Amino acid sequence: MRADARRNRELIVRAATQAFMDAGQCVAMEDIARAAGLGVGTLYRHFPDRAALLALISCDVVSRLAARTAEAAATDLSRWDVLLGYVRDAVLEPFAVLKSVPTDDPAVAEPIGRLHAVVLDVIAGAQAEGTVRDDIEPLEVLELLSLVVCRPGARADDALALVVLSGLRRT
Amino acid sequence: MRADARRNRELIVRAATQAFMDAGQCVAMEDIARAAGLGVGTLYRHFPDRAALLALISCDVVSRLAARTAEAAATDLSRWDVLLGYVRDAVLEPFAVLKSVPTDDPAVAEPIGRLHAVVLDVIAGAQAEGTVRDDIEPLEVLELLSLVVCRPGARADDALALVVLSGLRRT
Amino acid sequence: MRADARRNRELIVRAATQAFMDAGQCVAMEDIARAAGLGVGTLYRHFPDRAALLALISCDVVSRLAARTAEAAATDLSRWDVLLGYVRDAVLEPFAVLKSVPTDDPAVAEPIGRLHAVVLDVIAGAQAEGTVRDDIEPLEVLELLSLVVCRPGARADDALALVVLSGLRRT
Amino acid sequence: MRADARRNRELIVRAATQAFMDAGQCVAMEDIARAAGLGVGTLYRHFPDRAALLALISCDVVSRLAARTAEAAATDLSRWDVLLGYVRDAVLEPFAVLKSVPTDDPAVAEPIGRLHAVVLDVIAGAQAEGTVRDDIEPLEVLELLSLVVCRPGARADDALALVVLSGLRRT
DNA sequence: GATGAATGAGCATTCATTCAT
DNA sequence: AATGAATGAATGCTCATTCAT
Repeated sequence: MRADARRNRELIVRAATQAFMDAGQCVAMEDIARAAGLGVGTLYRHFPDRAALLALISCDVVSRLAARTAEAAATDLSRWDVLLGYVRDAVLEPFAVLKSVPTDDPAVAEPIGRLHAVVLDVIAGAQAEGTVRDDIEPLEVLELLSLVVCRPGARADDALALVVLSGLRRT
Repeated sequence: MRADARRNRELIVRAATQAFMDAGQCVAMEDIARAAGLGVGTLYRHFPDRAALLALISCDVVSRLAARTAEAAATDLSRWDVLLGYVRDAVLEPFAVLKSVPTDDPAVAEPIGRLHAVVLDVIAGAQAEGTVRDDIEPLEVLELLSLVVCRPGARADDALALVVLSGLRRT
Repeated sequence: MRADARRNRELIVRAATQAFMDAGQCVAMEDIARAAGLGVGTLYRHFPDRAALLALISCDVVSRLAARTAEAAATDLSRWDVLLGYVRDAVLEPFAVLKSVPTDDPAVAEPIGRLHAVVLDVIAGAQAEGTVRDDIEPLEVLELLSLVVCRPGARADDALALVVLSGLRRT
Repeated sequence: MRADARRNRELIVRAATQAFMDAGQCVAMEDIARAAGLGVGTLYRHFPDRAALLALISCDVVSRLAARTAEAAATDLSRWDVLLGYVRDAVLEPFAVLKSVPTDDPAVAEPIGRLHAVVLDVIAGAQAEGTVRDDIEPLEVLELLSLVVCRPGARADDALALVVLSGLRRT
């Protein structure tokens, strides 16, 4: 791929991510193109249609996070610390796009499945080591963390995150 | 208003609420009408345009909840119990519509402001009576409860709600 | 169907037939709508897309002709005269549309099959009664007549038709 | 012109001819380029635009045929045999492209005029020598032969051609 | 000279809204 | 008052053509 094409693709992804978060699934493709400083044609050369664009972005976000979490999970850190790391990483991602994501597209479902698997494993480990309450299912913990992490404007150390984490912690 | 007109209005509101929750802000007006078993013309007779429909629904949801919460707040129940009641009432409302709501419309902002005022007051009271942690701002508590309460499929006694509430409780 | 809707549908079919013949499969839908004196939206209310419009028109043309030919075939006219009648009828139809027709659409293939069946039968009958040369296959006769009949500007008694018919006649 | 440029030009003409016959005037330029195994840029270096490409192809086809027919007409063969030769040559050409040709382009009209002149002359000669019926105009004979010759899949000795030729022959 | 990326005008289609029935 | 047909502006997407690599 030519250098300029790669750069444009990157511009599109960035602009689209922002646009989907700001304006939801309905943003006009032309608005995305304009925000990227490119013509619609260029957008469509890179992504055959809106669904493909959304899918790529979602995969990107989720895969990045899955990789980072898997990496942390491979260390000998306490599972609790790995979980904190997950929250810290997740909050940095434009996670809000996922609200409008077509999870029935297998190309999207796969990395999501991967991420969930890793995180659930970490949660179970934390329950085993005694740092996370074990009176709730790992899946419910995951859901709760998802809420925390997908808020627009979330930070890993804001009061809301702290309350939830302290609510999860085994006392 | 004739009886059948009132009934139709009700059908529209119900169908629209569902549709907005299922398919987001982009649902076609015609889809809403069809779901209500009516023609588009009828829909437009009741609501001048899409914004009016969305606004009405949002106001409905929020006002109902604000009224109920204000009522509970007027009793001598502990503020903690009033807060629990708020959560219980809120999860019953189709709160997810609010995601796609135009909060810049004053007709919508007003009841939302009213609801927030009541709930913030209850939270502050709970902190004063010593049942809610006072190391976080009432506004942050409100935000957290909103997350819990707006999830699609939320229940007041599911694990997720319990964790959050236990995280809020002063120990 | 409302009276005006029926009238509009008719206007569309007429305009589209003409447009497809004049400008081929590529005519802009908007041009068709304008030619019919209607908005594009109306066109799309009646036909979900360009293919549906083309299909309907083709079916119309072919079915009309198939019916007329079948009717003539049911009389005790000589098969030769039935064949002449077919040419006379066919030449009146806007047959040129068929050039750009999606024959893989079963809804279109069916009436075409029906027409072919009738005409082939008439041809075989004419060969049996000794009025059409039997040193060529009925299918080839059909093809030849199709060429004659689909010319833009064809008439049943122009020199071209006469030559072909005299070439077919058993001497 | 460099050898590879000449080769590419040839590839384009071949691919375009095929493409126009298969898919009509609407084929995308990019499809033609791909079919030729080249980039669009290369196509446009050889032909300034779609019209130029179509025109060139048409001229090619027609000129080739006009030359060959003129050559045969210059011999002392009977005019009937020259006419047969014309049919034999014509069916070998990708004549179907002509359906989508812009005959208002003088560069295209010229060779067509030339071809017609030659063929009309041969036809008139055949009528004079008594081998072609003279109860029809030469122009009508030409039209009829064009139909025969432009069919996709035409052969000079298929039943259809034979019928028409026998219909033309003076008995 | 070849390539394929970029561009934007153009066409297909949808949908909010109006209006005749 | 209800209906659904009509409208055309808005949006998705394509494709002829240009141009940087």
